[in-house]
Amino acid sequence: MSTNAELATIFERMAAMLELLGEDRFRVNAHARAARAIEGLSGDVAEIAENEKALTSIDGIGAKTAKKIREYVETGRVHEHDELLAKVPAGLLEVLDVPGLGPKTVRMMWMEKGVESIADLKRILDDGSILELPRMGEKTVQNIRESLAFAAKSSERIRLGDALPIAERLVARLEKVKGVQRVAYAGSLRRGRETIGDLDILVSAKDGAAAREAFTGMEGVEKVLASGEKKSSVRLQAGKISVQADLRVVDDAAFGAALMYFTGSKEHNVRLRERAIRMGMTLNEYGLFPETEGEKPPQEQGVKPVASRTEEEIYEALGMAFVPAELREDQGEVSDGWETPELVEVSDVRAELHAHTTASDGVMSIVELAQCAKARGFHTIAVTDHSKSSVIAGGLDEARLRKHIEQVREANGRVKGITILAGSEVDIHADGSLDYDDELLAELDVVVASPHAALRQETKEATKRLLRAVAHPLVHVLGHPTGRIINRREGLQPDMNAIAAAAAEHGTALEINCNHLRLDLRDRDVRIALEHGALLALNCDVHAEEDFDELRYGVLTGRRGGLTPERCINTWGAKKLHGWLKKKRGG
DNA sequence: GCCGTTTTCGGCCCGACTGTTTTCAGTCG
Ligand SMILES: Nc1nc2c(ncn2[C@H]2C[C@H](O)[C@@H](COP(=O)(O)OP(=O)(O)OP(=O)(O)O)O2)c(=O)[nH]1
Ligand SMILES: [Mg+2]
Ligand SMILES: [Mg+2]
Ligand SMILES: [Zn+2]
Repeated sequence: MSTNAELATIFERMAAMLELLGEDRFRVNAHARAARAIEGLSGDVAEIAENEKALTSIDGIGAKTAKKIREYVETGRVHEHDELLAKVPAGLLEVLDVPGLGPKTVRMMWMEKGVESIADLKRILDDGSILELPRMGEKTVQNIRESLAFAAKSSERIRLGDALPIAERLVARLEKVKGVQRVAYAGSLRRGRETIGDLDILVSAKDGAAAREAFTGMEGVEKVLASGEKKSSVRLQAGKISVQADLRVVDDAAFGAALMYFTGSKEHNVRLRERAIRMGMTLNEYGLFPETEGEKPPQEQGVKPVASRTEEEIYEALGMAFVPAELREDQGEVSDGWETPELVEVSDVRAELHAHTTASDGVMSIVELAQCAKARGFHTIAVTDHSKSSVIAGGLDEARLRKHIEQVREANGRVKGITILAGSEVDIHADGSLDYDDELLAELDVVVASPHAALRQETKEATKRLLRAVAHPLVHVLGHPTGRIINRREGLQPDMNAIAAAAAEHGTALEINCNHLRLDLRDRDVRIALEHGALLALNCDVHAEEDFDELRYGVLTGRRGGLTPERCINTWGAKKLHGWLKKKRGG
């Protein structure tokens, strides 16, 4: 784990433990915010900590937190964290993770019943002594039982690529309900996070009850977790995937405000609401309102909102530039002077530079592949089958590759309206050397170099390995740089700042592999790459026709990292792209 | 613990649903 991740975890845990000790909730929040701030840094916190002012200039990090960070960098410990660990039983944090159990209840169980772990919780459930606690009745006990049983089964976040199609089906379903006006998915899904915790769906309707009934009665609903006039939650089974879905129902006039609220992130919302307060207004999911007297919230006082119909109006009324959903992560976008970047879009992409054919592990011929790419309006498709050491994937030895190159040239002559490039996805060996010699690589129009094996290397080794590939004069693109598989394999954890700097120096593009299992580079690494001035490649790693549709996941990832079309080689026109490729061929 | 379009002290986002309560605390979004 990186120092950043370690420190973020420490502050996160400190927040939880302070909460269990009954500490002031604003102090608790401050620790949680510090954790987020550290987590969001693109640079190494240990390096930043060398500069006295640099740490405290980060929003959410003050003098006290900075001191703790420096203590950790110097000694490997945060003594206040150690002190908390001595006070709060480790197992209690797991009890806090049980849905429905919050800090107040868990603290009560701990103090009154000596609960220090999930096992202890089960004990007081079984012997009935849990009922002796205040505000604890039969229903609550039953809910805790069910939460425990369900949490044991699964609590993993769902991959974006698995969640988005399910959400789209839900949206289509709800759009058909009578009285429903507009439907949109929101939450982390709309922000394009690589994994999502639940499906958040917003509906505007003349008849809210109909929307609610349709939602809770939908096919696949296993359990209705809550259902009121304005929001409902269910647990859904969709194929093998079990996921929570939240529905929010609002008046159509408040759709923009509600979409803004429900898209989040939570931290972005809080920053916006604080900004509204400073400007003498109130922001909630019903709109941006002028300051009002009275106890009741403005929407219940019949106060006319300053803005509520669209997100654009609300950002404008807050004196801000519009923030694309992917950037609503409280990473500085709510500050004065922030400007909307022109982020890359799916329709900008006009070339695929990473695709396999039946020569290795693809299912299409060269011509079929080219026709698919052409149908998508691409001007260029690169055929990049696997290299010889990728045995399971049917990698090509030198002789087969030479023949394959000839076949690509021949197909390129035959298929009009698209350029078919001869390439390879050449394996990067554990030591950073490539799977073909330079003479052969020089014959290829495009070389994507990717790691496939030895993905558990230490950071130092992994960095050295990838740096060697990036600096190779014949390599155009570093493919799926870490080799991670979301929720399954961590992959390499190289020093991304070093890789990005080298990529910029050598004019090598870093791939965002769009496959939803990979999304590699990930969002944060895209940002690091751009900060160093590197180019990015949005590649679908096509094996079959439907893989072209993975593009949107990569685009979302790129957008989260701030990717603009200029920095993404797949958006360039044919001439510019081909010229760039030839620069590494002495042209 | 952090921070400043009115503040270097005194605020800190705001609302829906549930279960247990007899008026609202707790949890979650
Ligand atoms: N203002 C405000 N909005 C919140 C709060 N919690 C959640 N929201 C909003 C923003 C979230 O993006 C949105 C959906 O909540 P979720 O818990 O589903 O979070 P989100 O989808 O961002 O992440 P997830 O992947 O589901 O864990 O609701 C909160 O405490 N305050
Ligand atoms: Mg969500
Ligand atoms: Mg949710
Ligand atoms: Zn590939």
